[in-house]
Amino acid sequence: MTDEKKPRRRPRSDGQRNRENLLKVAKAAFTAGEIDIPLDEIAHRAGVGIGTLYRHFPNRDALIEAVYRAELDRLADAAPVLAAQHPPVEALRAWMRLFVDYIAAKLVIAPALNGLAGGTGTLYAQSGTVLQGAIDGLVAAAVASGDISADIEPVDLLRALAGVSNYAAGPGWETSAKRLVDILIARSQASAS
Amino acid sequence: MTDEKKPRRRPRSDGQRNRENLLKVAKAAFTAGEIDIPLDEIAHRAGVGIGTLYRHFPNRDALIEAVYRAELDRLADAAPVLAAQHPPVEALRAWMRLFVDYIAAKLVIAPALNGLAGGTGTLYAQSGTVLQGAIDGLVAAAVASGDISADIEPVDLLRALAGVSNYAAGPGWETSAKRLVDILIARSQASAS
DNA sequence: ATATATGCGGAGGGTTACTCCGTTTAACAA
DNA sequence: TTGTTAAACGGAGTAACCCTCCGCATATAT
Repeated sequence: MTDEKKPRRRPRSDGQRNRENLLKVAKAAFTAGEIDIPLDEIAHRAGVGIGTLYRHFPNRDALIEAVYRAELDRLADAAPVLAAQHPPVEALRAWMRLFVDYIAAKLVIAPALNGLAGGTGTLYAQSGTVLQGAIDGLVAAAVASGDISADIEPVDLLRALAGVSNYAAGPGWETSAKRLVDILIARSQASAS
Repeated sequence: MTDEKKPRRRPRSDGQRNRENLLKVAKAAFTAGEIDIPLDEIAHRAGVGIGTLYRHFPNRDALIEAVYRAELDRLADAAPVLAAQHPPVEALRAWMRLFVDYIAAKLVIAPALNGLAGGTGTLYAQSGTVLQGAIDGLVAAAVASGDISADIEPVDLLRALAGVSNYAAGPGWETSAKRLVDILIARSQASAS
């Protein structure tokens, strides 16, 4: 039953171009706060028909998710780079702050997420995986170096951060978020002594 | 220019009854996960016409917000009660856990919030105020009693909690959330010594 | 050059949010 | 009680939107 589809042909170049274009337009729109933008409009701005949009992304949520995932991947990719440039604890702190910065720059994440209606479960599950991989590595390194203790789940850090970012309404939210980073890390260091 | 509207008449009883009925039905639906339920259906279940729904709540978001606000008020009201029943730090811990429980019981909050599309700003701003009042009192009492230090902003606690709850996807989220409560409080106590 | 799988466009069906206005009814005065 | 009136009601109608379907176009491979 392991029938692997051997695609006979190379994917068509125009298809990929259109797909990327749609993602770019959608990201721009979401970032600009136009979360309720009609899909027809996105298709139009990307210079394609509505049918094309729907072939690439079967529904609205799929499009949002795709944009979101692309950003997440960029964020996850930064982890190994930081790990190579800084000592463990500092790499961890830097990455968490980067996370905050991403949202500060309105890079899609939070607003788009709020737009998702129902089945967020799947989305979170997947995206959680990729981000968790990133932070797990950073935390593991910091624990190995003896700088922080292992009694805090890396996921907790993520969750807290993600949450703070969602409530990015108040004026001092950014300061608040970074302070939270310090608090959580400080706590881990304290109990490592 | 301070023309106070002196309402000539007492508000009509059927109006208030219908309004409360709509809220009740909407809350039940949202809690049951029917976030995308058509407004016509809500009106029907409440035994009123669609026009009536729209007079009480000018649009979908207004209805969601109203349900949400009602729950928040209940949560805020619990703070003084807890403060009277427990010593300061325990009251604080208890209230934060209650917060988590509310979401665990799917009491509207998180799912409905995710459904809100655009201008969440105003909503958060207002709701932040009422919850902030609640937690401020609890923290102030704990600081006054010398049990925790004042170097942590009460708002941070709220933000972190709210965030964790939004990511209520993974299996152990509830444990995770309550662990976060302990971590935050422990950290505050440590620096109070 | 030919064949064909892959991708494209956009009209159209079905659903939903919201408006408008003629009708009903609760509150108050006589 | 009865009459008056402002407040509230109901639901048909409108506009906008999501998504499907299918005949046409084009990139890839031979």
